[in-house]
Amino acid sequence: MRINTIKLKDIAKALGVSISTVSRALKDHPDVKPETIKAAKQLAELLHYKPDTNALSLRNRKSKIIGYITPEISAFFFPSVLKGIEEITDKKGYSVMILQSNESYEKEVDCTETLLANNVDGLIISVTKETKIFHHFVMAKSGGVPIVFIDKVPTDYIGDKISVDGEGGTFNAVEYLINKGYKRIAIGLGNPNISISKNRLNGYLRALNKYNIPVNHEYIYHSNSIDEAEFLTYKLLDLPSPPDSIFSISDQVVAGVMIAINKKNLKIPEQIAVSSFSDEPFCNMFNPPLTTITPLGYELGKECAQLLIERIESNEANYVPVVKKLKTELVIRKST
Amino acid sequence: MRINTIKLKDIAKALGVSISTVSRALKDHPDVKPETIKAAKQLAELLHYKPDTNALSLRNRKSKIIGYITPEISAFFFPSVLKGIEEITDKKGYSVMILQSNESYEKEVDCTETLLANNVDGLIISVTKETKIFHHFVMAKSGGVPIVFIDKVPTDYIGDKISVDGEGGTFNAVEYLINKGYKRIAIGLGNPNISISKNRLNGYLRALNKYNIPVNHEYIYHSNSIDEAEFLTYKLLDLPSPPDSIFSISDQVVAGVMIAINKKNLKIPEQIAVSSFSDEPFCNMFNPPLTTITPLGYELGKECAQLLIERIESNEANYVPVVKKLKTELVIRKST
DNA sequence: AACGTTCTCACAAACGTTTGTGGTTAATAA
DNA sequence: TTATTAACCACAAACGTTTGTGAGAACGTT
Repeated sequence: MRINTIKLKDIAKALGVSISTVSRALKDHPDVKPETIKAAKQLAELLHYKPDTNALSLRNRKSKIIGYITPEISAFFFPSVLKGIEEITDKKGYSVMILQSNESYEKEVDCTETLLANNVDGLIISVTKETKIFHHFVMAKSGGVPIVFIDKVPTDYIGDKISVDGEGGTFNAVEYLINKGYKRIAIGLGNPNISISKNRLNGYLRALNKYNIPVNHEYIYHSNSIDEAEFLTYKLLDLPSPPDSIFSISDQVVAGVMIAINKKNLKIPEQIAVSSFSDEPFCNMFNPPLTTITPLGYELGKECAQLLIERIESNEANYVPVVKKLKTELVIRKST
Repeated sequence: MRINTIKLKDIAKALGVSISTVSRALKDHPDVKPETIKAAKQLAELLHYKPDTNALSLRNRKSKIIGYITPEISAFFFPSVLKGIEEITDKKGYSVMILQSNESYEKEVDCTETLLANNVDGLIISVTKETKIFHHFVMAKSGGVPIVFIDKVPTDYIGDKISVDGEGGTFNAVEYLINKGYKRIAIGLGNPNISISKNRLNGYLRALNKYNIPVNHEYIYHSNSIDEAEFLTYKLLDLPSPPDSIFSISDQVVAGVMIAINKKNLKIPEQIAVSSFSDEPFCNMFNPPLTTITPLGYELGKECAQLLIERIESNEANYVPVVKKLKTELVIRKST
């Protein structure tokens, strides 16, 4: 196994010097004769020498690996976030290890421990809906492994958090619908306990409140899967006074909403308006294209990775946490 | 850094035995007294001991990490493939490291070297469009690191390859369109040089041939991005004799096609039929839902991971390569 | 009483690095 | 000539494991 990867020893033998000299040569150490340096570098280049990262990791106590724990590898938000992360980590010479918590607290703890055992230098985490105890985060942090929370950030834990300003974004979108003349605005949310849902609900309520529109609790619904969202949308549309517009906040939810509306053969936006807190490019693909809030997954991923690497590379343990909410923009398309 | 993770040494000290004894105790080695075994295990459990994977990796020459190189982290096929991979690797105790080659040959070589330096136990690779030289694969393989190619598999390199039966799938879909009465069937392909495009083109041609429908080369087009597909679709629709149906084979392409059709306000399937080699769940979300070929990303990911782990764990270097094309199924929806 | 077993454990080497320390050679200074 | 210094390098330890080897105790066997 791994027979013929080339090692410092090989270069040393070829050059007739010791391993340590080669090691120093490759780092331009002044103790090494210029010719030796040149020879070592040439040979290393020629043989495609790359230091064994495990050995480095053992020795230096840093792995150049970043762990990323996500509740789910989904087709929606996740890829753009990952792409953003990868872009930065690649540039800075880090690799990413992705683990899925499947929305389970236990699994999240387990993933954290696995990544710590892998000596990751830092963690990017989207927490599960269940996460209420933060012992695993404390462990990581006190072990010198910084964490940046992304998107689904824990409310009751102090730390670096980068998420999307769901409250403001929702407010803007709902306000826009109101100004367009829509009055019966439904909102489809995810799990009611997580901060994302709460924030967006607040934005929704604030907008209604500003324009003195009474809140109809039948218009507020929660779902965690495409199927559930589809089912609830049917119920919504069958109401005696159905909504004239639906604002659905998660990609999962909007998928279900669209399926239901399509099956019912309703015209958008004449019979019902749809808008979403959703991801490019698929919002563009609908007929008509959906009005959405700018997708921020990519930005989010980039910012997180950037911040995390800063945390890793400045060895300060007691930093002031960054809590940032990326501002969204409303992209108006034909669906409203 | 990584100050307080717990090590064999800590357990050994607490128990007043040597490190090696603890190591053996945790593996139920017969040389260790049952009480010592029990005590060691209890303490390990209590302290959440997990062996340092870097040390393990150094010592055992296996890392329990699988490298996955993809040309692009896209919102389409990629997430389902990854999900399939993760499901298997998680079950078998492996972690996944994902690197993006950005469709660049050089980057692919670089990714391969990086992963090898990380001592990955195996590789899952979707090759770039540029990949014509396979030295990096030979290196990996001769270093004892098995590779399973997925989806975009290299034609001229012998090895394990798992992909989708694009030829058969396309044939079935085109045949279905023909039987539905469509005569002017356009096909949107990706890069003409890669095997995926070639296979699917063959399926298309075979179907036309079977029903004696002449081939119109204006109906065959290639694109590599959503934007390009959109642009080419406009051109297609503006033809003197535009197609009455479009079969677009990649998710990227269908996205562009849909955008163009929507902007032109064409009715599906009355004015034009659309079908796709595409991924759940977004095909369901369109109005009307798209007829597609079953999405196989998830299956593909699972099969690959499974095969790769078999390769890793049976230490045979000279195995007979598996070349497998997953059969597709046509899912008929309202778009055709 | 001497010896062989068996049980239980400790020691040491190795995986591939980095880096502190110390040694050899040659050149320079006294 | 001898001492000092610089230049160049090798040795060894350490990171956390696993595992071959061998050692000491306890026991039974002759």
